[in-house]
Amino acid sequence: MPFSPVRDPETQSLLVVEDDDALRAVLVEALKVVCPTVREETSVAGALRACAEREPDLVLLDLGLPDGDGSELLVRLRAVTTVPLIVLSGREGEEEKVALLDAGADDFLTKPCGAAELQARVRGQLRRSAFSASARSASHMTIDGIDIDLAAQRVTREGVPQRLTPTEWALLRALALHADRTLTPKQLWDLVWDREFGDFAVHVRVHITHLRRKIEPNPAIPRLIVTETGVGYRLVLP
Amino acid sequence: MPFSPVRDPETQSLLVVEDDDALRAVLVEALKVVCPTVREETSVAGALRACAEREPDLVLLDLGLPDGDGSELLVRLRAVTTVPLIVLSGREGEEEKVALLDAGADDFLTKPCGAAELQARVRGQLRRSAFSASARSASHMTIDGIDIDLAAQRVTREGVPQRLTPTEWALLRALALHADRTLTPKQLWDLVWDREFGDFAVHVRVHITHLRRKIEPNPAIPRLIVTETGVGYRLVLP
DNA sequence: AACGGTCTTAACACATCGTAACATCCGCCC
DNA sequence: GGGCGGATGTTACGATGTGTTAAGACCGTT
Repeated sequence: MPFSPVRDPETQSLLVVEDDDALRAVLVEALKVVCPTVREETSVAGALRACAEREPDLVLLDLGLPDGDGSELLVRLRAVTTVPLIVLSGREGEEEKVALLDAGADDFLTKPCGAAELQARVRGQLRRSAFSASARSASHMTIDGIDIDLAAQRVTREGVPQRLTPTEWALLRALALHADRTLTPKQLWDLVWDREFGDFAVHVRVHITHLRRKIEPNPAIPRLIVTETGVGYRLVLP
Repeated sequence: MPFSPVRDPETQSLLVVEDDDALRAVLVEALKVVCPTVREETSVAGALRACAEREPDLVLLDLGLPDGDGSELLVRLRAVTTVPLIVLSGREGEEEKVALLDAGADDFLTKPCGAAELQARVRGQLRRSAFSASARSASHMTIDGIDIDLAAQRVTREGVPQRLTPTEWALLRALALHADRTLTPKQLWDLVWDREFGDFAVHVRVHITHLRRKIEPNPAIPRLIVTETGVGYRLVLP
């Protein structure tokens, strides 16, 4: 079954996609500490097959595989699943980072990476994913005085109900369902608006302002919706 | 036979129409959680044949099939059956969405779709379809203090009988028989009025107002007949 | 013919959104 | 240090969609 949001660590499984045997062995060893069952694939085709067979709870993906561009796998994976996805790659600039985020990556690791950092990142993603899942089902979260009920479409600041327009609501929902993850303006545009073209940078900025005015304790100093300069926006987790 | 309202989950069957093998496998796996028997087709022709053979309880249809336009299948299916129909497609604009609704789609999913959302939508449609079926036979439903008796043409709000004009009644009936489904002004116009031409947008708006004034506990904050901005109106299910 | 009820249509009120314009902040280069 | 340019924040206005009200048209009944 491809989906079961909050799993017992015992039944969780991770998927490592890496063609270099030695490196893959190291990664798998490190990850077994976080989650006992780690599956391995060495190609784009294999990775897709493995995901179709049984969806893992997290994918660690090396860019630069033999049988295809890694970023292509990224896009194809994102077509069928919303599983947390950590990209492992060589050097990355800011623009590369944004491009990967836009393509659907959840986090990055640059080689060489210590086992401790790898484990921390994986745990972070699993925690985040569990939060999103519980947010979907419980449909209720409280962050810093702001109470968000996704199902009832209700938001209260310090107990005071706030009226959100449909667009504002969609924006908040997108941020909340990916809490603690930085979403680029392009991603927010795709999640909130249906249109293909338009100046998404402007739209997102304007509506972020509106949203902040309604839900931030002090809109001038955003604490809930922070901006990651050069990348995008993020809803902080307590 | 085009109608089989409420089936035991054991005897229900779903139909997936999708040509991409990998994606279809994922969809089928996800749907087996909701309903054990899932049939698969990869073409327009196959889908029509499968429906003629034995009508499924729900169809999940991908637009963009090899042997024909997906929206054409939509129209041809709707010519022979009222089965709940979920459309799977890429990103769609609001006007595309309205067009698909007008053509007979019941719901949408945009790729990528998480399995959880897919399952929720499918369950929602099955629930809805069961509700409509029972409403037809029992001809009696109670939603949020409003009691609607379709056969007797009687409506009471908080126990107080309400007088509805013929048009208002036809409008309420149309909404109730498609409870929880968003109907576009065009669809409501077709269901309620016989005329071919006219400014249906205005007519529907005015009569929705009248109807709300009579059956909503607080007409200013509609809870029964909600408007889906840019799309249409929907009678909510508790 | 008068009346009451219903529907149509127009007109206005209001919310939301897109867009442009301007303001502010910050790092970079001279 | 000062100026420059890009990125981000803010505000305001017009267009569009939706909600509401009221006046006249239409129709059947008495």
